[in-house]
Amino acid sequence: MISSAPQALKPRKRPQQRRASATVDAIFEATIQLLVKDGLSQLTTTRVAERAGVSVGTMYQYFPHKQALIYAVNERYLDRLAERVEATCREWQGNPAGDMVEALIDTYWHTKTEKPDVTRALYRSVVEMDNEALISAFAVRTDAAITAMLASASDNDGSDARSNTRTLVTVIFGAVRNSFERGHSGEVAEDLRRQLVIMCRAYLDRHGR
Amino acid sequence: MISSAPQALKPRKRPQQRRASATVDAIFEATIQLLVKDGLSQLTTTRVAERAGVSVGTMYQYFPHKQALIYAVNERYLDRLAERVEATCREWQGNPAGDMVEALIDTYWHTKTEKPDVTRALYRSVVEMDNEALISAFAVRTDAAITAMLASASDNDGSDARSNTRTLVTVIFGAVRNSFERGHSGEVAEDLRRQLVIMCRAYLDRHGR
DNA sequence: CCATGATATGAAGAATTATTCAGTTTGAGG
DNA sequence: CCTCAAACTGAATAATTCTTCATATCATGG
Repeated sequence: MISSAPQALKPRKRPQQRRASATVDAIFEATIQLLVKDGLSQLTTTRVAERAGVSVGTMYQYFPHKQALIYAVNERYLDRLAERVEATCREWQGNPAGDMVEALIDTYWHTKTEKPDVTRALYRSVVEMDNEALISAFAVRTDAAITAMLASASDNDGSDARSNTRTLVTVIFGAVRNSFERGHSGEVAEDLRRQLVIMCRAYLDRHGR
Repeated sequence: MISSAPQALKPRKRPQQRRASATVDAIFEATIQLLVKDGLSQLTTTRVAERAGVSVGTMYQYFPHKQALIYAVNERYLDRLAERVEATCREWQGNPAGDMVEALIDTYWHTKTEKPDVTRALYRSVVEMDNEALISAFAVRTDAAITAMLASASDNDGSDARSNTRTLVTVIFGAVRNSFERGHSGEVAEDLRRQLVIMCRAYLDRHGR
C-alpha cells in the first residue's frame, strides 16, 4: 500500500541512501515515543529531532511540517493494522460465519491490546490532527476484506448480506474499542471477549430474520 | 451534580450577579461555537472573548486558564447527557429487559445525533485536552443507572447479571458511537439501529447461557 | 445617593515553537 | 582519488498566543 496522502501532507522526499533510511526510521520511532510519553501538545519538532539524534533541519528535509510527520507515522501504523485484519480474513475464507466472527474479534482485540499505550497515543494524535480520513481509509479496507470473507461462509444463506455485515462490523469494532477505552483487562476483558462472540453468534443464528 | 473538578481545573469563582451569569453563559456558548467551527487548535482565549462579546480579562476572572474553560464546557455537557440516560433508566424500571435495551439504544442514539457537530467537536476536545476522566465519570453514572434498571427487569432470571450488563453496555455504547463516527445516516442508520436491537435481544434470549 | 465589592477592560509582557537557509559533511560512482 | 549530489547542521527569524494587572465601570444594600 503506497502512501497516497493529500498533497499538503506528502513527505518532501523519500530517503535514497541507507543512512537516510535510518534517519527517517529514527524520526518515526522518536515521534511515537514522544507521543506516548507526553502527547501531541508537548511534541515539538526540536524534541523529535533531539530524541532521534538528528537536527531539526534534517527532519524538515523529509517532512514539510509537523503535520506531515504525524500523518506519515499514523499512515504507516494503520497500514500494518489493516494488513493483519486482511490476513485473518483471507485465512478464514470458506469457514462457518460464527468462526469467522470469532477470529475477527480475536485479531482486532490483539492489535489493540498488544501495545496499549501506542494504540492510545496514536489514536489520540489522529484526532488532534484532524486526520480521520486515515481511519476512514482503514475502515474501507477492512470492510472490503470482511465482506468478502463473510460472503464465502460455508453456512451463508445469502439473505441481507449487506445489512448483516455492516451490523457485525460496527458492533465488533465499536465494542472492542469501547472495552479497550474503558480499561477492561484480565478476567473482565476475557469475559467480555467471550460474551461478544456469544452475542454475535446469537445474532447469526437468530430465527426471526 | 455539582462541579467537582480537580483543583487545577476548577473555575476561579462562580458568577454572583446576574450580568456575570450572562457573561459566563456567553463564554460557554462562544467556546462551543468555536470548537465546532475551527476546532481546539484554532481556539484562542482572545477569540473566545471576542465572540462572547467580552474582553479576555473577563474570561480569566472565571477560568484560570484555557484548560479549565474547556473542562467546564465538557463537564456541563456530559452532565446533561448522563441525566438523560438516567431518566430513561428510571422510566423503564420493571419492564422486560429487551424493551429496556431498545429504549436505551434509542436514547443514546438520539443524544449523539441530535447535534452531530457539537457531539463531534466536544468529544474531540476532551481527547485533545486529556480529560478522559470526564468520560469515565459519565460511564460510572450511566453504568450504575443501567445496572439498576436491568436488575429490575420483569424477566430477570438473576444469572450472571454483572457480566451480562457489562456486555450490553459496552456493545451498545461502542456500536452507537462507531456508527456515528462512520457517518451512518438515513436508511443505513435506521437499519443499524434495528439490527442492534435484534442482536441484543438475541443475546438476552440465547439458550446456552 | 453613597460606598464598596463585583465585574469588566485590553495593551503589554513573556514565553514558546515552527520553519528556513547558508554552509558543512558524507558517500557512491567513475 | 575526485566530483557532485545527497544528507545533515543549528542559529536566527518570524509569528502566535497565553496570561497579567493597573484601571475603569457597574450594581446593590444601607
